[in-house]
Amino acid sequence: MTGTARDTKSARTRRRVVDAAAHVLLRRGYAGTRLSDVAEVAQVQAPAIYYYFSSRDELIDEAVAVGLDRARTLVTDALAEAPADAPAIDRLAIAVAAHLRTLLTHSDHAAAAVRTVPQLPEAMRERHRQAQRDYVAVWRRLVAEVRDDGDLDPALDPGTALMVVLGALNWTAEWWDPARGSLEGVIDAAQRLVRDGLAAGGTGAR
Amino acid sequence: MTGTARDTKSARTRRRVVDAAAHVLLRRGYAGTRLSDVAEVAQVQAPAIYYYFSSRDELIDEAVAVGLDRARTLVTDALAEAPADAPAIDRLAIAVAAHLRTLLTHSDHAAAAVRTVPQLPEAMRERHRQAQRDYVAVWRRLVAEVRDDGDLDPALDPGTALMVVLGALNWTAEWWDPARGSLEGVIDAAQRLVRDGLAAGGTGAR
DNA sequence: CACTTTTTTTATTCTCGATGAGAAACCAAG
DNA sequence: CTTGGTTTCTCATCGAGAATAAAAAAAGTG
Repeated sequence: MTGTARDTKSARTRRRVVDAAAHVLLRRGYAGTRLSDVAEVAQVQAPAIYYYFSSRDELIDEAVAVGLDRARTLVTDALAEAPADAPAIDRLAIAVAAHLRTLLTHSDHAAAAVRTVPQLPEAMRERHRQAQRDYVAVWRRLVAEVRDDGDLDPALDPGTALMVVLGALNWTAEWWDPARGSLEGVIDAAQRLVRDGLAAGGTGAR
Repeated sequence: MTGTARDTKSARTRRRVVDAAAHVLLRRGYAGTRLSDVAEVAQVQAPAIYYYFSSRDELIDEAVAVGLDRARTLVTDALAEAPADAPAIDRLAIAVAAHLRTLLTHSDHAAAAVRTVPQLPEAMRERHRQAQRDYVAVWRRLVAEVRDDGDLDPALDPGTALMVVLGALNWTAEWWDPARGSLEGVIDAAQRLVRDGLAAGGTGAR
């Protein structure tokens, strides 16, 4: 049927449509995503979308799924390239960089997914809960390792701290402007904040 | 005319409408905010809104403006109550707590403003840019004072670090669930991350 | 009871998702 | 290079629901 969709053909159109959906989703939010806008970005007539998707929700659903998957994959890949015996805190810094790079330059999908999930109608959010959990699980594991290395302030609740950190990362999509500051600058600041913020640190005794 | 609106009267209805708008805005986003829903929450018939506002956008505009103003005011007030000679880093922690409290429990308006601004149509966002800057300015000043106290890691760009921190705070609105964790817990984690994250710290030398 | 302020009822207009009837593009033989 | 078939997409338009306008009814005030 639709199946594995070997690339060629105009199943590339399909991808254009999904990409466009992510693009609009990222800027307008769930309710603000109009098919007419998606069509315009995808260079397609609006009803053409219905050749590939049977409803607006189905399209958005797929865009989000792709985004969540991509976010997880890119971070996981970056971690896989790091020496496995590196200190957990360094691996966490690598994840921070990968997440930011993905969000800010690599993928509208990932950014759209991350930022839009909270606005989705309950039924749809439910459908992505597992993917979300999978992604967060990667981070959770990292934080747990940091703790086992003794590099996590014992006064911090790991779960809460993680969410606060992920928030800092996710929100960058709202304000970062490639024209006004380098991506590396943001990554550097985020890494420092995370490293020192999580650490029991010199101030630990305090 | 409308003017200063001495309280009493049923210009309290007006406030109910704005409150309702913030309530809906927070949960549904800009495009998802329907006047019928606002009306329902405000206990009013939908067209009644037009007695006070000449369009949907004007209503939303005001709700956002109130929210931005409230966010700034509540943080400023909290700072005003702190001893003026307290170390800047402590004053920053106070601001963190105030911001989180406002966002998460005190004000639908503030939360709606913070979460919705990015989705607003450009023209409207433009109109609030100044208010946003005013709010950020309060934080900028705080961070500058922290730096002057020598409590800011010199390797951190103050502007970038500030945005990363504000992101962490703002994103809490997306995930924090009163049922699943205490507000104090979030505040505590955020304060620790900010204190240690910004500090040159023992780890500064690396 | 006149007169203004506020709110509801009723009607109009607009936007947007969706659909169905085909046109264009590609393709496989004849 | 036709012919017929399949895939891919466009045009025209419908219909629901939402924003707004207009008119009428309540409520409030002197």
